Amino acid sequence: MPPPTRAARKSPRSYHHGNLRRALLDEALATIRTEGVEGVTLRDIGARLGVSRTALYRHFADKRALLAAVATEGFGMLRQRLVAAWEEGGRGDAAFHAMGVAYVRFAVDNPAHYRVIFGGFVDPRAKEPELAIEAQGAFQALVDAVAALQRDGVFLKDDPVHMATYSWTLVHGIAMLAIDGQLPEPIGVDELLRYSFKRMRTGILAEPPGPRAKR
Amino acid sequence: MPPPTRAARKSPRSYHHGNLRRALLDEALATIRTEGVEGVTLRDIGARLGVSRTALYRHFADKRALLAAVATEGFGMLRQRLVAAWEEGGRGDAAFHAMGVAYVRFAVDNPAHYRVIFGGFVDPRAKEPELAIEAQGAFQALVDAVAALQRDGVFLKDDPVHMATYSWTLVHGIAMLAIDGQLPEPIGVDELLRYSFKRMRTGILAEPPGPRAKR
DNA sequence: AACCTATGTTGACACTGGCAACATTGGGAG
DNA sequence: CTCCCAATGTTGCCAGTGTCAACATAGGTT
Repeated sequence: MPPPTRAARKSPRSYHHGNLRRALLDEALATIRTEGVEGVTLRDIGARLGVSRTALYRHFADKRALLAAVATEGFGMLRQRLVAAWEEGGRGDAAFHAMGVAYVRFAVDNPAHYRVIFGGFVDPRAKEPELAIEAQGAFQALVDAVAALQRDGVFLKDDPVHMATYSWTLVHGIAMLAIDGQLPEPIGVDELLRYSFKRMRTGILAEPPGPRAKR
Repeated sequence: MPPPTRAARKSPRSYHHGNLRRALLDEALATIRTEGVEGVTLRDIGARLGVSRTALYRHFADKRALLAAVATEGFGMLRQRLVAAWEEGGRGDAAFHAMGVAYVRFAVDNPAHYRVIFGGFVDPRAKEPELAIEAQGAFQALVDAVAALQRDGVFLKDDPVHMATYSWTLVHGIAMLAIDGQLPEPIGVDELLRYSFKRMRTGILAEPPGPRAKR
């Protein structure tokens, strides 16, 4: 029995691989991490696994489907980290901030992977149901946190989906601009995150509206 | 003299084109609009202009440089629309909202072009000085608006660059998720924009902080 | 033991970006 | 006015890519 670690590479004598789909996903992700998306080549990935260039087609419809699967796994990792940050952070106000930090950190630590997820390589509206499900799961983690904070009277009792979407777009924007290197020179990611959360909480207006009305 | 419109396509008898660089940019952008970035092919673009496949290399170092130039022009258009929204909107609170709407509308109306700008096809930190300049220009439009509103006592007197960056990330996030089709089902872009601006102004906390203190 | 389906391989094709060598200009120096 | 040269456009060619069709092999089921 081969050791459980390093089980990805095919043992030289066996014709069948055993778990090629898994190995392909891992190898694709590794390549994405080191070379970027455009470095992903079906031939290279096959070669690295000791397998022919078209073996992949027994497990994925085409290259796009492989990338879609990588993106799907990315959403899973993201959800995992968000939930961990929320729970380990104590499910309170600070934990919400921790979720934001965890989100941006995931993107900044895995820029190419993040780009596969959100770079338009795959369309959740298209026939990729698993991707849509995983995306929904990650988003739900955020909605749950917002709803909890609303219940506890920390956040105002808005529609939680709207509020979660609002904060999602914020961290997503920060992550994207950071990855692209489009943030204004002197501002770092951590600093921007701190500032943004402060402003998100209390707003940007000079005069807070008087007795809190409907609007 | 050929009519000024439709002057892009080369007149069949002339060996030299006259303004091939301009025509290449226009044709590339048109292709990006209709087919997406991955539909951009040097051969096709050349053919459509009645020019050979490698003529482009006299005007751009390679394909990436062409896309970078397209991105640079995109930043220019963006700045133009932001400034227009700000000025036509009356340079006040409402005009700031109009800028946000204009920003997202540009992205949603030209998703592929927007993706060329922000999809990591080009790195402003790399040796693309014109791109960095145009990007800076578009961002400056936002900073100016924020600074003006701070001067007028509408926004609190923070560092304008931080505040501008904050709002930039917000609209950028909305635009990106909208383009990707990642917004939660029932929420439309316009609705999300309205909601987000409301929250950005007054914050998401249930209890506004008492007498406005340092923090 | 026979076989059938899932899995992996080989050969071929059209298409891509890019280089090197060549062709054709038009405008400026004499 | 002439000559020539730098700028611009072209052709031939190459390695590399994703994908399909036809073939090969193996492992489990009957």
